[in-house]
Amino acid sequence: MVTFGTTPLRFTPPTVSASLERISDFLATVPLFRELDRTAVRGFAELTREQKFAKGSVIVSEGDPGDALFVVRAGEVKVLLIGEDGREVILNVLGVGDHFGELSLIDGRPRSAHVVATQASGLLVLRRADFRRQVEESPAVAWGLMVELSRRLRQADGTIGSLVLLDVPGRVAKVLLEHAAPGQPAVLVKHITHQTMAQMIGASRETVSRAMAEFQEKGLISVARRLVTIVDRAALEA
Amino acid sequence: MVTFGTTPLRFTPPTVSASLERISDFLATVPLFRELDRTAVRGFAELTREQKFAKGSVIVSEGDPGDALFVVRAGEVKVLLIGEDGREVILNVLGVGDHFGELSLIDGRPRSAHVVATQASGLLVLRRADFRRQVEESPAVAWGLMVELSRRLRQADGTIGSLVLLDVPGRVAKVLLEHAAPGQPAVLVKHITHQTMAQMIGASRETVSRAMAEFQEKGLISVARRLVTIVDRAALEA
DNA sequence: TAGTACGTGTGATCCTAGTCACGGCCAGTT
DNA sequence: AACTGGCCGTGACTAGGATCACACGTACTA
Repeated sequence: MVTFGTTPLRFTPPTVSASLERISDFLATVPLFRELDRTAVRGFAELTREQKFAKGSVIVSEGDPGDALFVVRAGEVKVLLIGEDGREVILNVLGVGDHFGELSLIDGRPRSAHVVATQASGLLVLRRADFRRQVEESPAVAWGLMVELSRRLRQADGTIGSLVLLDVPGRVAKVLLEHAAPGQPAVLVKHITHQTMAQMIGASRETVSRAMAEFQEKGLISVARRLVTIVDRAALEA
Repeated sequence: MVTFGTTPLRFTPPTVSASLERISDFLATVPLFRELDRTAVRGFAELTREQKFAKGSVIVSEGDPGDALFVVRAGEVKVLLIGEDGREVILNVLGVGDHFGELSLIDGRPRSAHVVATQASGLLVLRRADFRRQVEESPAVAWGLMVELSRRLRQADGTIGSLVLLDVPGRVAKVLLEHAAPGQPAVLVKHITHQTMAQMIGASRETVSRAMAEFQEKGLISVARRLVTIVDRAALEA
């Protein structure tokens, strides 16, 4: 520990305050809280505690009563449903800055899906009572939350449309385009396994493999060392 | 017109005020506004104008800029997407008391789907500026809106799950159960054509027909004069 | 550098559900 | 009562994609 100058230091538990500062800084980057001023963000940061999850661990389970909102601070999680037969549908993959769990918090109903850590992750946890009070006190957060719910609803409706209207190659193309960096040729922002893609679009791993192979043959994409590059964006869209 | 007693009547434009009263009464029954007190509801009612749509007419089109919220006061509308090839997916069927169009109003993005009147309908229209102001002034409406968006998001995720995890008979069963009155035997609250069902679950009209025939053979449902009755709820769920 | 686990490529086969093609059945209309 | 248009039932055929089976590649880990 280091002390500066000659001013006597007031007592401030160093680790907590430092961590609070870090958390505030982090929360300020999350879209939900972006509109808030410094002190309001700090208000949320104070209500928060961090929790670690190992890769593969279950964070919430469908049907559980839920009274917490989670913000991903590090790592990655997947939101998924599991069918009678054990097959999984991945509704969403969330990374740093994303949040989940607000539905149960808003309507008080049980959790609508499972959430599992796909990597070792650190999550900020915010409990119900605190959350609702804070939301009602800051219309900016309320509006931000509505914007976020709207975004997800649009996305979900789009997914429904794809599932019904597109064949598997079409859905694969859509996922690729959604994960591509802007520009052309564009690289995928991160690697997605065929298995994961399959679970996102409701197809089998093999069929996804074949679709990808077909795209390569046609020169629409190229794959080098697991890294996918979009070569012909327009053709993929068709 | 009738006058009561001897008290001189203050001037109140009769038709407008009467209609405003009717609209307030109606809005008070809509979940979104249910939490509000009388005068707040009236505030919303004043911002409203009613618009009639003939059966089959298009109310909003996907991609349009949208700056209005609609509340169904009479009739019925369907929310749908249309694929490249003209095939339709029905995302939702809305009746009296339901509302739509809030997404564009919240996030300012284009309309996410088409909305078409399936019956002659009367809709209350609320324009953006008015709406946002009113929402920010009444946290109850903001919260109600979030609850409604949550409900839809759960529903949409459930639909995605069904599309991926269930076969066509399974999805047909799910729609039947969702539209059944409580109790057993239970009658469907309204008739849905096979064609409509097919578009709701992403299947062909013929396959829906066959699934329904199969359910009848197995004694799970019975159909008399187009009226469907759920005979064996438990079996239908499996 | 071998070992091991996970991801991928590809063929063969089967089956669910889409498509096409009709014929029959209500229900409202004139 | 005949007409007409919207629903519904069903057979025959086809195809997209699931499943099964297995070999190969790639990438950590010891």
